[in-house]
Amino acid sequence: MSAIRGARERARIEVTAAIKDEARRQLAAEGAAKLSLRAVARELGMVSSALYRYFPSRDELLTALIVDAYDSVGEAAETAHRTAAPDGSAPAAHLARWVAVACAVRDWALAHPHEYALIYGSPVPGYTAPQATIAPASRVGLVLVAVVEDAHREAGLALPPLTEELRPEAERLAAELAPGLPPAVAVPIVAAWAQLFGLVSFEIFGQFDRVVEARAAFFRQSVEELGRSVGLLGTAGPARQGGRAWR
Amino acid sequence: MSAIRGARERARIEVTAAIKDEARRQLAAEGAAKLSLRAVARELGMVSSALYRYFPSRDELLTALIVDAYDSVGEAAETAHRTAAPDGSAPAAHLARWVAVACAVRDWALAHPHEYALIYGSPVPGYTAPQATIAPASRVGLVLVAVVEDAHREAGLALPPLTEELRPEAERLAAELAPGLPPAVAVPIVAAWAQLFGLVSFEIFGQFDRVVEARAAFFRQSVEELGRSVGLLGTAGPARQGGRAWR
DNA sequence: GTCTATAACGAGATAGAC
DNA sequence: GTCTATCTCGTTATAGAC
Repeated sequence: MSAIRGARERARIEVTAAIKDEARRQLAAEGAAKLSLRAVARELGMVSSALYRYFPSRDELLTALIVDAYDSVGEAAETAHRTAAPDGSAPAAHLARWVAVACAVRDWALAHPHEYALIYGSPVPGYTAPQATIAPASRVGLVLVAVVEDAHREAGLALPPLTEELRPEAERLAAELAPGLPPAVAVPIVAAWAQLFGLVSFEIFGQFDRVVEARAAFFRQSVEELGRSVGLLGTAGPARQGGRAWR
Repeated sequence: MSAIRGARERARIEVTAAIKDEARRQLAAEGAAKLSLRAVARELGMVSSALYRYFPSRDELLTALIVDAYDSVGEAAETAHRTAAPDGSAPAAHLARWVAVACAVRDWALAHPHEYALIYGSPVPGYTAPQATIAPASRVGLVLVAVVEDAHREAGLALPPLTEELRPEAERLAAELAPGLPPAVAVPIVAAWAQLFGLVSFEIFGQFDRVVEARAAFFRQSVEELGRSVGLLGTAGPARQGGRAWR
């Protein structure tokens, strides 16, 4: 009996995966707005009503794809964080980890442009993201925070100035997402998070066509500077004339 | 006779504008992927084939909307550039202009979120932008370059270091889009351009929901820092402890 | 010449009866 | 699950009004 249920569950998992794979293929071809349960079913040789046993609505299928995409890029970032500069606590090691995480995000985006567009592009009309997407959506940001936290603990940070105007926001942000960090870096971290995806989006969405050519080097250099903007110290790249001083 | 032609042309302009207005309404409701010539015609009380007198295809209508959007945000940026700190040549005036241009872009995006998504969000599936969109698409970037050029001439720049790896790219970029500027700032300017839209996109596309609350102040502070990353000097905001030194 | 209306095509989605 | 009748879509050809 339990073997039967095991087989059933295995089949269910397989079919669910096949549905999501086909949906991802349609995402690439037609875009999220035109994702259609019927077309997915047709392509799989199923009948549309059968899909509703796996996903109760088109929006639920969309949500599953979105959560998968966030988890996928989040895992890429986490792996890069774990792998890069495995046992260095010098300032340069932390900056190298920051750059490695950013490059992992970019590499994932280049490898999965349509899933990237699904989560970081225009919202899908008529779809509102449920609570279930919030946690996966914050994974990359949490990795960035972790890099800065480690650096703060092991190598120190160059604290950016904090204006009085933003102090309440900075203290709230720091308390919520990085209790171990000084409030002064909270705003720059969130800004760097958005700016990192600005760089990736412009490349993925074609704004760099006919503008930037040496894209990998351009990205690497830009995110290294971004790392310095959150207070990371050190020189990860080749031959810099010096660090940046804020105070 | 010329009066007749004048009347005809006026009518043509009016109908063209009505078509684009209705198309923009549908953009907001259904998204660019589902923009339908027939629905536009129906809503206007016309027959679909009549639209082809004004736009030879659905893609041409999309192109017109895209060009309009780029021109609209570009004009907002240019106006802010012309208006902000009208006769100051001190470092702070240039930084103030930079911030004003960025805020104008953000304000435009908040006022026209769907047009923003059309040009800076996910590409429309099956649509490839023609050459005609290139010039309007670069207007905002050219304003940012102009701000830095003025600052370079009138107040000087804090030149960021230029790695050997990126020197060819920087020299090519500088030659193409800012012949008056030192190559060292070319890469940071392009990066700041992308990062500026990263900040705006995250706000418009909802990534800041439940994260950033004081959004105007957050944006202002972040783009001021972005201005410093391209070498602008001075302190535009209130009470900063000091400038940033690169060398 | 400029415009609109009618009709049609092939492709695809959709709803409902069976 | 299947089939069918009825929608929508972009696009074109054609005919007629101004």
